[in-house]
Amino acid sequence: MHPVSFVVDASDGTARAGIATTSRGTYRTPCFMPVGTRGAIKYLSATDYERLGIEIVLGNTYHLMLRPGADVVARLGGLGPFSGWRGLTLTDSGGFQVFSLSPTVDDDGVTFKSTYDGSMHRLTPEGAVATQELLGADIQMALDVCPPLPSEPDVLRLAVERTAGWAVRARAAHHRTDQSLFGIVQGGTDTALRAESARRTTELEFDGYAIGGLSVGESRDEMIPALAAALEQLPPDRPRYLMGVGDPAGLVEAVGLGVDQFDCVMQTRLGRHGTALTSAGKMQVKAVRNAESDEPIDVTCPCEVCERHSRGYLRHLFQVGEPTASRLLSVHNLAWTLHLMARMRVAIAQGAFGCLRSEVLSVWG
RNA sequence: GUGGGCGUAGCUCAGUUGGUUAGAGCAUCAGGUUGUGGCCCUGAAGGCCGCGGGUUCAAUUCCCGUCGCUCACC
Repeated sequence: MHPVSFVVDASDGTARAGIATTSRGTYRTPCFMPVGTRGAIKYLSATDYERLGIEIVLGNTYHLMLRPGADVVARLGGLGPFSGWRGLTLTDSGGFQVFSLSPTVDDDGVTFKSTYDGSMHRLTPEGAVATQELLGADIQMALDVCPPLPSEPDVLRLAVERTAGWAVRARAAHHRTDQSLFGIVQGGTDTALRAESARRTTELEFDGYAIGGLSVGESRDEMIPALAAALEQLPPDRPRYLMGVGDPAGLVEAVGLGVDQFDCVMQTRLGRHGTALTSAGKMQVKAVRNAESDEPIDVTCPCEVCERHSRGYLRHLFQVGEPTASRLLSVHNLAWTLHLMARMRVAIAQGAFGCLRSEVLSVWG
């Protein structure tokens, strides 16, 4: 019995909609998971998560093990209770920091220099599992090697080999039965390598499967075939998670290929710095043309920010550096994306996904 | 009133021993941002160098006048 059960309720071509059930609750797919790296979605509170209808939030092992420490989080009840969040949680393993922080990587693990105080820290596949068991999220991720793109073939091959070897060790080290463990597929933009990595990961019978190492420098035209090659090898009865992708075009393309869940920092990062996602594309809220606008950010958006606040007000807040500006636009961008996911679920159920996909790509493609 | 200092981009200021299209930071505007190091990167626009006159081949620069701001003294 897998800690995560997954039921596909509807499909439209290769796109699918369903419900994943963990020991503590469910999430509907296709699902967008906002990123709360250090135990908080930046500028938001747990009550905000609830109002937004968020079902699962991502936290980061690397950051939480350094501050406040996984043992502290464990003593305070685990990531969910620690952060006052009653919904579901997933912890990333630290594999992405292999990409973003360029630590020393060897066959046995990764050595990081802390970005907080310069101290040295070691993360192995077993250590990542143990740390994530302490953090206590509903889903934990196996430690992987995420190389940048483009990378030389030997670099991609080595990343796949290490990720595969670490997956075996993570699987063996994982003991908590109330917590799921997802394996991660690597392979860059090489379709054959992607397929191989997916097959080798699948053999280990993880609770779910992630596709990592994409949206790290390649174009969407390079990403799609690599993604498709991996997805073809994955079992249909397990959740499929495309890591780090959250641009609207990427979301609809990936859902169309059969991806079930996503995380992305884009929504909150863009929001913090003044860019809104709208049905007409990206909007620079700070632009002078918004100075005297009484319009909402997006007339089609049902969120509390669009219901209440004008572009002129939001622009003003950004102009004077009020933190509320970042908060409100983060709320909007998350609500807008969650609404898009909900529309995709409905469209799949109605057999109209192709129509929605075309509509989104006409703006965001 | 007398004497000194300062007037250069929206703001704060460099610069010029007189010599190509006068610079920076911030701000503005336009892009970028994808398992977050509380950001960062790229580009653009923007100047009668206070105003008037003089000297000079050439003045933002030197001289005279004038206006404004400022400090000190009376």
